[in-house]
Amino acid sequence: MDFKHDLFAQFARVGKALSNGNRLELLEFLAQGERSVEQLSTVAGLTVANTSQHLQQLRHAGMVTSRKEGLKVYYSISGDDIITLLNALRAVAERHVTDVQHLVNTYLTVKDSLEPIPRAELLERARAGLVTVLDVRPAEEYASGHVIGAVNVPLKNLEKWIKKLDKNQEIVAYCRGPHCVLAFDAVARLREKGIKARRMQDGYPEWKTAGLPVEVSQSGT
Amino acid sequence: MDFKHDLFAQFARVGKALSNGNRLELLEFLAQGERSVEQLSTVAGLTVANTSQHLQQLRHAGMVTSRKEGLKVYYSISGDDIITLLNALRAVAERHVTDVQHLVNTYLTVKDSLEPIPRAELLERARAGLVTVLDVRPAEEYASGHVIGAVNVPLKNLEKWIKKLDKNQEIVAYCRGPHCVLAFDAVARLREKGIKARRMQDGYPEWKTAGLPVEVSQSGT
DNA sequence: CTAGTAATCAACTAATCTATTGAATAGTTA
DNA sequence: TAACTATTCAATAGATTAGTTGATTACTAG
Repeated sequence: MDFKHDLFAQFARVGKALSNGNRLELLEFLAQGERSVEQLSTVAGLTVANTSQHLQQLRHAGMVTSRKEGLKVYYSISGDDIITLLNALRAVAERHVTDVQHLVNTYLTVKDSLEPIPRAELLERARAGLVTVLDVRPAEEYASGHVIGAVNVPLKNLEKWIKKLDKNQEIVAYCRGPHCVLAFDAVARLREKGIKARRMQDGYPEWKTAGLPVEVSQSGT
Repeated sequence: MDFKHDLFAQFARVGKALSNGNRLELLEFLAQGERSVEQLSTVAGLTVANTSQHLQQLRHAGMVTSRKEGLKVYYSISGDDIITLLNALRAVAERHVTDVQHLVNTYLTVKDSLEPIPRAELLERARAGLVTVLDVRPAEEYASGHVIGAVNVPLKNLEKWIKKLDKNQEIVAYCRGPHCVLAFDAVARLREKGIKARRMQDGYPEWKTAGLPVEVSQSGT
């Protein structure tokens, strides 16, 4: 039964693509949308050459596609099934790898008070004008796609923004995904100032994948 | 942002567990239920020591648990989320790794005529007595759990069984999972004899995970 | 045509992973 | 207690992988 052996070896190619932390980080970032090699290298903190090599491995595993435009090469996730796979991986890691639980609990602070608000609920409440949706990712990421009606305030501009905010307005913050720390940070800071703030469940990629309404624009801070 | 780095490194531990074909094979087999190290080693065609080591890696990644009973150690999948993860991995590999498509097409023959029958549909038709459900896995695997009402005929007994079969009875065969070749084989042979036969969608682990009715018994061929 | 930029390639070292071997451990049976 | 079995452990050689460096390619702009 050599067929069986070959088949599992092929499945393992996809597994191998997931076996490196840097590649997972690149994938998570790509899950938000198309990115150039340079962008990816700075976010992940890798050299350009190294990033390029990782991206090629991901491409060979069929997980990303690339497109050349002028000097730049843009990579993107090759399908929604990749996001499903990443979520399944995350779920397993969270449930079973005790170190992950430890990390999440240690760094992401006061867990219970930061319970995320489900996507469906948020959409309703935002439509009713009950909450302001806050996108704390950098401006470029916001521009390339965000939750409908969301306001973009990158973390470094948060303090300034808080000042001119109606203290009674409830805020729901989101960023790149369930483990992106930006939204946690923002919520913590807003709460310090006495503002009612919560995190959105997961992040932009999941919102988009769930088929909920998004916008693409250039509007900044 | 060292937290981010650590977190992805932890996720990669799960990815690493999936990065080897032999481990994936062990997992697929474990998805059917509890197995001893020896059983696993023979199915995967590995030495006992090597199997033991792979299993320990899977345990460190939190994907399997073990239980000692007398001389034997029994391993099992640590949760349904592992099956979800395996399915997501398979889906990605099938969709994006062209070699997998090639292998499946080459070995699993006459693709279109072997379209699988969905689980829900099968359950209905089996209940109505319209089809006979055929479990072509070895007797021990059948004994440790099978689709309700299924008849166990290991592949080697198939020819004998065909002889005493009503040619008008429709057969639906299943085995270990979507890529288990046993069911393909059985369907091909049944069709040769002019019997209406199809494969069930996926295999026993998926049936069980879907919450559909199962039986545990000793009844054999 | 030249200079400059984004990405890839090629070569290399250090680190990690795989499978094998033989010994050690834990539990059973006589 | 001694012999036996199932599993694990420890050491090892060979293969694979990760990241660095410097050169090369493909393209743009002057």
